[in-house]
Amino acid sequence: MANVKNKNDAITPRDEDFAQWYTDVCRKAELMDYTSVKGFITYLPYGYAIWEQIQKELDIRFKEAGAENVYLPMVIPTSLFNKEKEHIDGFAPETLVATIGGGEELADPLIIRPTSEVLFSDLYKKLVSSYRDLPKRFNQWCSVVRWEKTTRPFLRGSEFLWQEGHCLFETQKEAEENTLKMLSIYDEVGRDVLGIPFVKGKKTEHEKFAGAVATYTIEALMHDGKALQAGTSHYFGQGFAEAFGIRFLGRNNALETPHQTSWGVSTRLIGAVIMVHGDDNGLVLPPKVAPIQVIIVPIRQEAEGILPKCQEIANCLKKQGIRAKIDDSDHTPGWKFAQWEMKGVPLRIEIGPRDLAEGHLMLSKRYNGEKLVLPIEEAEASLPKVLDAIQEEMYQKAKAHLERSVVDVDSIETLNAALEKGGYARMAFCGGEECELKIKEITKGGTARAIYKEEVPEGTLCPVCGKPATMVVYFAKAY
RNA sequence: CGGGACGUAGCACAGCUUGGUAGUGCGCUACCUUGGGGUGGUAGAGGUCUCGGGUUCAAAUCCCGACGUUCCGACCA
Repeated sequence: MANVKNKNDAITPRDEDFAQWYTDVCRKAELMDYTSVKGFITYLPYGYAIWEQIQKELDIRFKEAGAENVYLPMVIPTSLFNKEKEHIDGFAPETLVATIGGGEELADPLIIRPTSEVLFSDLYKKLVSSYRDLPKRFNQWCSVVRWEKTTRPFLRGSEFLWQEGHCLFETQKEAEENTLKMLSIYDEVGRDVLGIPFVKGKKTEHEKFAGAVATYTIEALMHDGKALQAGTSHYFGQGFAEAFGIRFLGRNNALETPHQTSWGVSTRLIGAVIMVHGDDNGLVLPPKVAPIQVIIVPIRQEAEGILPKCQEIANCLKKQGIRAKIDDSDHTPGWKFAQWEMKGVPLRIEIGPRDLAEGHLMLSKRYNGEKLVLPIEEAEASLPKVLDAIQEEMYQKAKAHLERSVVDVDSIETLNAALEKGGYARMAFCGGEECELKIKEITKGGTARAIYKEEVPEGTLCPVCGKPATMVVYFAKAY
């Protein structure tokens, strides 16, 4: 494997080569491994465990919002897929298609789902016939396949794990509310679980989802100043419903067409966590997503009373629902420190003979290296609070980084200079696709990430075409 | 899809120019030693040199092709 260093070598410094640093962390924190098919990765236990935490936190909130989990097939007949024109045009170039089954060529080749709008539409057509059947709020945890040309672990894969929620409503108002509600859940999970602040807003015409009326997004800021689309929520209007013939008898006994939404986040969130919080010593996980929240490292573990004390502390943490682990392997303490730092465990406890004699524990916070001395009798009450504090501090740190990066600009030159530096630049423009493309060309990759607001001061002109500006948009270079 | 780099033990690499018995470091196994920031030592196990063709008495090494990884760009909700 080219460019992947020995597990015991230091990883590439983050500010020296961010892309290489990212790859090093993915490999050395044992989150994933490559496989023999391009763009398809193995999610190793530690990486998958992070995904399970994310799933758990999202799933609870989805269900509170009325969603029910379902599972639909992973293949879509080509004939069905072709029903919504904009949608096919968006996805056709990146589909993987099965053409042979049981040795026989298939009359209607099967598309491995790149997303399941058409399957859900086809299902809803069967399930919905009255306003009494609405709303429908289905969610599916699955993987999807998109034949990507450039792939990177977690950020863009040929196959990735995600959830896709697909809802159907009687009215436009309900559907639009649902679109924003799900976006707010993503935002909340970012804040409370991932420790990631987002720039939120509607996508421009050019950036919105194939087949959507409106797409809303949460955009994170990576440490290197590039943006990452972390989740989207779409309002589809009645487009899919019309294309697939979903209709219901309304309250007034007239046939009506429902309004549809969809929303999704993927294992890309793992990539976001790595790139927002990670540092030169490896991964840094916020407590809420960490598979191991507290690692207990015994010092001179063969000495009398050390391991029993570790066990006692671990049990007391587990009782409180904290994911704690004792590393009683026969590596040296120094090795263990480096190892668990690489894996991003948010809090380390050291217990040695000296500590026992003096009645305290040594704590070390992963995200800033801060060391604390804690009297043993306070451990039970204090440790959960320390974890909560770490969660909050990590969010605040990332939020400060995001807020510092946002600048307001009003010309191509100032936009270019801002994007060159990294971060988000807010600029008023006309909202036209042509101007957006020009901006991308001039700034070498700057794209409209999200609309900040759809009103501008009287007389503001688009810096590209000179026509009246209609919106203020967050621009950034993105992954 | 275009350009660059790379593919040899679990991992990182040397060997290739000038073809001739498969090497180093880390990791792994056993034992000793050490232990509050990747201890030190001794002995071991581990390889169809990515794959497919070709040249040759002989290919990790030379030639052609495929695949994969990686970086940059284009493309991408």
